Amino acid sequence: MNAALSQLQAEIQQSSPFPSVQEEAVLSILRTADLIRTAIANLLAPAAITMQQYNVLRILRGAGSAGLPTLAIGDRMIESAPGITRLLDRMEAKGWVSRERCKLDRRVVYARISGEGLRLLAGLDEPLRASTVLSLTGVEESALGQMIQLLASVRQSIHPGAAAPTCEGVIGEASPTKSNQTSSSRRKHS
Amino acid sequence: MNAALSQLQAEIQQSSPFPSVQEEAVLSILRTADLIRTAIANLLAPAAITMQQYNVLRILRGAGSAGLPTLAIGDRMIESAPGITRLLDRMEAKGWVSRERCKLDRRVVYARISGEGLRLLAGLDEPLRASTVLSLTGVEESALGQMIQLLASVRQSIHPGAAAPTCEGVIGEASPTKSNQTSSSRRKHS
DNA sequence: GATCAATAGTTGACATGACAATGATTGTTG
DNA sequence: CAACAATCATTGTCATGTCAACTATTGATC
Repeated sequence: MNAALSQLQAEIQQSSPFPSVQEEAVLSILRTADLIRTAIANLLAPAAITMQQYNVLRILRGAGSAGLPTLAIGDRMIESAPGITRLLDRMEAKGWVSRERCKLDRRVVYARISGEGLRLLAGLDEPLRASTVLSLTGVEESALGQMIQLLASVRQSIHPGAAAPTCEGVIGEASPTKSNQTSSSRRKHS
Repeated sequence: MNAALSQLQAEIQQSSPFPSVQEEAVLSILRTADLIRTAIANLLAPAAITMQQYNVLRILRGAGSAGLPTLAIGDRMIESAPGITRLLDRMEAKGWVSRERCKLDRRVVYARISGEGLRLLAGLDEPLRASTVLSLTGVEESALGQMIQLLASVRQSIHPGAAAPTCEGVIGEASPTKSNQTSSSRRKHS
C-alpha cells in the first residue's frame, strides 16, 4: 500500500491541470460570486454597513412597522440564530433597529427598523442599483435570463428538493451551514 | 428547470418583485454559490478540514516538494497575508504542512505539504469529484459550457480588466477583499 | 560601513459565523 | 398545580477574515 500510495502522490503532484467541465463551472460560479460579494461590500463600506446587516435592514423594511421576531429574520436569511442576535446587537448599537420584547409571548423579541435605518437604506438603494454589479451592462438580458435558468438547474442538481427560501430582494444570503432543512414549516404564532 | 425558475420568481414577487433581470441574476449567482459552498464544506467536514485549508493544501501539492513562500500562497488565493499565516499555523499544528525559513533570504518562510497532507488530499479528491456538487448530473455539459461563458462575461462586466488568475483547480477562492486595490500595493513581487 | 527604505511575515485588535449550552418563558401532562 | 418538554433568544467558545502595527531581514544610498 505504501508503494501504491507514493505512486499516487507522485502522480498527483503533477496532475490537476484541467478538471472536468463540471468542476470548471463550479469554479466559475464561486469566483463570480466572490467578485459580486466584494463589489457589493465595497459599495456598502462607505456607509459602514456589511452585507448581512444590509440584508437584515431590507428584511425589516419589508416587514413594516410590526417588526419581526429574531428567529423569523434568521429563517429568511437562512442564518443561524446566534448570528442574528449579534447582528441585531450591533445594528441596534448603531441605531438602525430597535428591539422590543413581545408582551403576549415574552420569549419573543421583535426587531424593528428605525427611521435612521430607513434613511440609510433609502440612501443605499440607488447607488447599489446603479452600480456595475447590479446593472451588468455588457451582458444582454436574454443571456442573463438563460443564466438564471442554468443556475436554477445547477441548484436543482446539487440539492434536489430544496425550495429556495423567500428573500425579499436580499442581496447576499448566508448558507445553512449543515444539511439545510427548512425549519420554517412550523410557524404558527398568533 | 422552468419549475424552479417560476417558483423562485413567484416566491420573490409576492414580497417584492425583482426590479430587474440583472438583480435576479446576481441573486441567482450568490444563492447558487452558497449552496455549492455549503455542500463542499459538508463534504470536507468529516476530514475536519475547511475549504480554505483544502485550497492551501491543493496549492501546496501543486507547488511540489520545493514548497511555496507564505505570501505566494496568499497571492494564489487572493487572500490577505495574515489569514495565510494563521491558516498555516493551524494546518501545521495538524501535521498537514511544514514550514521552514529560507536560508538565502531569511525573511521568507517556505511552506510544504507533508505526507500526511498528501494522504488527506488523496482521500478527499475522489469523494469530492464524485459528489453531486462536482458531477452536476442533470445539467448537460453544453449548458455548463454556456454558463461558464456567461459567468465570464458577468465578471467582465462587473470588474473589467481583471483577468482571473489561474488557480490550479482550487475549489473556493477568497475575494480581493476590500476596494479592488486597497492593499494590492503590498502585493507586488516578481 | 552606517543609515534608511522596502520586503516577508507575524502579531494584535476587532468583526463575524458556527455549534453547543444555557436562561427564560410557555405549553402540556400527570 | 407540579414536573416536564418545547420554544425563543442569548451567551460561551472557537475558527476565521480584515486592518493596522510591528519585527526581522534585505538591499540601496551616502
